[in-house]
Amino acid sequence: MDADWVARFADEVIAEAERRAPGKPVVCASGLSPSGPIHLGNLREVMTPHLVADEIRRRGVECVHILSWDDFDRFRKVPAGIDPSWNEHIGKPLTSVPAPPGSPYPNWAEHFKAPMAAALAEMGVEFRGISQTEMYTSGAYRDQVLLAMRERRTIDAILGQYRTKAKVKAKDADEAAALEGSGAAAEDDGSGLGGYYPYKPYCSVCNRDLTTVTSYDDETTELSYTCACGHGETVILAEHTWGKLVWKVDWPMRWAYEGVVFEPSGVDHSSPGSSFIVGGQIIREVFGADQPIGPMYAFVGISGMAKMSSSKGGVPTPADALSIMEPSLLRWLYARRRPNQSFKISFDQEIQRMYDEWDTLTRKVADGSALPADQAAHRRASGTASVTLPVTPRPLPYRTLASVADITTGDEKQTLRILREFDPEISDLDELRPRLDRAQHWVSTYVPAEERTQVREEPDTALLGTLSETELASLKLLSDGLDDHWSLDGLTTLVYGVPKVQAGLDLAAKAATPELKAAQRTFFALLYRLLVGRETGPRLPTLLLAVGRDQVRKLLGT
RNA sequence: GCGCCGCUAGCUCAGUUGGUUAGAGCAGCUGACUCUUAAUCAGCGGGUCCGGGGUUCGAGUCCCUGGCGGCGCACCA
Repeated sequence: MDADWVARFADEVIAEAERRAPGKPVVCASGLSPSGPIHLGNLREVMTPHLVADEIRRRGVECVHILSWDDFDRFRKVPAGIDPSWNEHIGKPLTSVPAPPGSPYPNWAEHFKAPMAAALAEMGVEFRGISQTEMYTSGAYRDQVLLAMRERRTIDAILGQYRTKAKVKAKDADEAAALEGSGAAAEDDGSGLGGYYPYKPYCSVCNRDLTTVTSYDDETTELSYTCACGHGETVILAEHTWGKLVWKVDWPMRWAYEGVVFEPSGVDHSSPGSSFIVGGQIIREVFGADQPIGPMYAFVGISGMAKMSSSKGGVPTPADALSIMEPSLLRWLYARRRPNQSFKISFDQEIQRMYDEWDTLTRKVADGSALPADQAAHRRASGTASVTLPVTPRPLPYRTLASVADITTGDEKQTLRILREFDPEISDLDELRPRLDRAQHWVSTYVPAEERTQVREEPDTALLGTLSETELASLKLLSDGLDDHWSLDGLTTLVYGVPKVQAGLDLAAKAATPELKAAQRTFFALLYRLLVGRETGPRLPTLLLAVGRDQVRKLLGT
């Protein structure tokens, strides 16, 4: 058996599931709030249980991966870039808020769920989506809601154990008040004036959650509330479906309801008083069930798009990552690191190294020389128990594709011609997709303009004017040789040969004295300056092929 | 202050229930190669496992303690 972290969790989860509910499918869970773009950090919330669930399935054990969409949460704030008129929707369920302008989706939640769901599908992540809006409004949680209300004092006591701030406040009231300013703090603080109620109704008039429960009767389930909008009413909770349990109760309720055995959470839940810690106590003492196995996962960082993300007004999403790398590679990034380990997803040059590593690993897996843990990660990245992810038939190195894309700026004919020089057996660019498309997109979208290769339109006459006789002669030699050496290999010989000829050697002479090397380097720099206006650039043979004979001659002034 | 996590090769990390000589990738070095760019191929070197105690026949692994680093910490979600 593989002993990577996924396999170890699978062992543990299977054993625990068998203990809790023998013979029933194992339940792994994720939860996402579609309150805004769902980013690559959130993807870990899904990938971690997905990988474990997949391993469980690979072992022939039935397993479901549920994904709770927290779309019944309140709309909390209007993100930058959205019309301020959306302010009026603050406090409404996310499914009751209109989608951002121009969106084809019916509401705010759907607008952000859709791209995430599409990305997950592309990555081969199978899950059963559960809309919390549907669950609450259909009354599916009725018994649990009534139970929580009946146990409100227990819940309040549990929450009270963690309300450290209140204690501090009581002890050092003066100091705290001074720090906090006017004391708005104690308002909703635990067993205050009206008592504690774990259920919060959305107002039936204004649809917002600015409500306060004022009384509740366990016998009749009559619940009275008032709303900041002025409305107030009494409802029968046993029939009421327009409200939800507060988060810290909602979560353990769902663990119990679905029988969740594995659900990780972000490191922000590791503090005392966090919902995971409190939830563990609530599920035991109120719902009479066990807390899931729940590793804390560390944050996913990104590199190389600080500029991009600020200008786009957001953090990169799985869809963004999939636009520059194939699904397997993205899966690999999440599979190869233990959840408690943070890692970065690169939108900068790093991605080339990442791809090289992946290709090397793929080769090693093929010839059997990969380490067991690396093999496991590769297998988890390449597909699932039921799906094999598409691969690029002819996987040329990403850096090669990127470099060619840089020069050709997407021109298919040129791209094919140049890449054939690398691999003559290429008959069609489709053999290089989808990797080629991802590399092209990376170059055009994430490589900063100043790092792009810009082939000059017109010759640098100023520079040409300052050249020595020898330099001009070298350009002439190159120019004259183009026709006879118009291939990758031929041009390689030619560009290295020109300085040889000038040193009195044969064009194809085997020689590598330090002097000659220096001359070659100088010659290359001159060519780069004339062709792309910089000291360096893509390999010259590649560049010359891409630029074309006529343009080369034009830029060299020959 | 409280809590969680981490500290293993120059860098990024593997090292299931304690068990032979602590392993990979990248970087580095050497060599080969039509010989620039983070090219390709072959080979090599490289570690006080953060410090200090303890348990044990045996500790990178378990316990205690100190240090450094990251993150979180009213309420709400």
